[in-house]
Amino acid sequence: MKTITGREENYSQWYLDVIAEADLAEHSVVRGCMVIKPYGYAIWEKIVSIVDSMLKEMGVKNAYFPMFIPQSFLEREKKHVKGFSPELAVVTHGGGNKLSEPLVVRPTSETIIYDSFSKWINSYRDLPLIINQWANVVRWEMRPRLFLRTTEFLWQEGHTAHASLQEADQYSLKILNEVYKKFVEEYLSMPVYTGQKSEGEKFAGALRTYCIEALMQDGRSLQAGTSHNLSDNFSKSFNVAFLDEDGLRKNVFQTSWGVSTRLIGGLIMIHSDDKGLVLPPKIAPIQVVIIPIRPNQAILDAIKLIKSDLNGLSVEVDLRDNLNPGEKYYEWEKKGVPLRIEIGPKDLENNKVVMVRRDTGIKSDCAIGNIGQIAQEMMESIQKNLFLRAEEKRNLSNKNASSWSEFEHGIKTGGYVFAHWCGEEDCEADIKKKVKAVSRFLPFEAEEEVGPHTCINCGKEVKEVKRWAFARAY
RNA sequence: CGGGGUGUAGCGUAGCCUGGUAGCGCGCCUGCUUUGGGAGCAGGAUGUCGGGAGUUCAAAUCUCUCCACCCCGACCA
Repeated sequence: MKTITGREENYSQWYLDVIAEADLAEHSVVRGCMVIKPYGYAIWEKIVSIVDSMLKEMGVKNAYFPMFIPQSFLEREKKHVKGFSPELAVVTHGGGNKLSEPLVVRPTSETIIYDSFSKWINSYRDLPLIINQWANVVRWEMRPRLFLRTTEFLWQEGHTAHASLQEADQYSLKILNEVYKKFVEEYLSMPVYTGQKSEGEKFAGALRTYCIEALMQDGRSLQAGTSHNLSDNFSKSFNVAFLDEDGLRKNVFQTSWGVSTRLIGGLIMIHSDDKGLVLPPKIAPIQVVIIPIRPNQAILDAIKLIKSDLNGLSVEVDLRDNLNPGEKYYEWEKKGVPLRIEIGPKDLENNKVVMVRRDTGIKSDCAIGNIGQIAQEMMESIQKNLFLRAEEKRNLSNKNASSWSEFEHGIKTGGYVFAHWCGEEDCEADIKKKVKAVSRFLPFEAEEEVGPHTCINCGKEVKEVKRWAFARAY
């Protein structure tokens, strides 16, 4: 499986040591799947617990649905099945017998969840219905890429039903802004743009797809989360309807939204350096590592004291005696631990320790009595610095293009290129062929520019007053 | 599915052209010494050379065949 890179293309894949394994045996059946190692999984657990509590604050309820979906379910929504059929894993036998109808391993759960919704919803009093599930899904991709596009991946998928299209639209935007954008920026220190996908890039079966999109260090864009306004496309096919106040039977309007283990890939790619992972403190499974040098009883006692002073932070003390301090430094740097505290006999004499920040590598002395407070300040500072660093890097590579040559040059040098565009699928396919880039989103934040404008590629007149963002993508 | 490449110890590889006891580095195990940025010495374990068939006194090496994986394109959270 193709792996992902930190700062440089083809950089040695240190993160495989600590986070995941990519190639499983010689069984083609599991090609494209990954093993997430304990340290990598600890990062995922952090993501899960934070996102889950943010969703619950918004009134979302968790539930669970089967991983097997009757093939006929998918076929009920034409665009949906067309979008997903090339990447389905299908089960044809069970218990030694051929099944009367093949079962699809869920690539996403709209169909099987909405089958339940049709039974659960009768009245306008049952709305809105807001359900989330944490699950694994399977998409038989041709070119898997570690974390970014594995055959099996973990995610949450939220599904809602509303009485009106407007309410559904607002809800999908609310999830995008108040959960996804907020989580990714505040916890992963990953600056994102929010926007709307083009017709060619939207979810199969959606009216509109909204997204958060982040720029990685190699100048490629990563779709970090999506939220779809499904309108009544699925509710018509699955007969999800309610009796309204006015006594009329109406179809519900729906949304679905998800973030996946892809976030771990984004986290790795946006912050890592040549030494390894760099984790924002709020997501790091271990926030502080204490490395004693020539440990004696006095040092061990001091560490006990320091540890209690660091309450609230997750601290690891590395007491292994078969490794040199230098080896330990490299190992914890590779794991991205935000703060390292070194304490040896010379330090103890002076009643201080040495503190080393993972993000900048800067070393500083700290009096033993101040460690608790200084460490807290450093956590905040690292969290913020990582965000600002990534944001600055992204903004510096942003470009506007008003001619094809500017556009082409902009795409080749990496980062987002903002340009006026007709929005048509054929034109997008043409652009992709020429420069290997597609539209990423129509930014919510962008300025409106009074027209008329012409399409950057085909030259047609463009009604849209905002520029689309283009970039090479994962 | 099209184009290119590779399979030798847990990982990375040499040997293949020109057939003759399968080598090296990392890692692993044991012991001692080390410890302020990837430790040193000594000893040790680990191989159906991707599978099958053929040529030969003899095959990792030559021939045929099957298989697997990687890279580049069409798919995509």
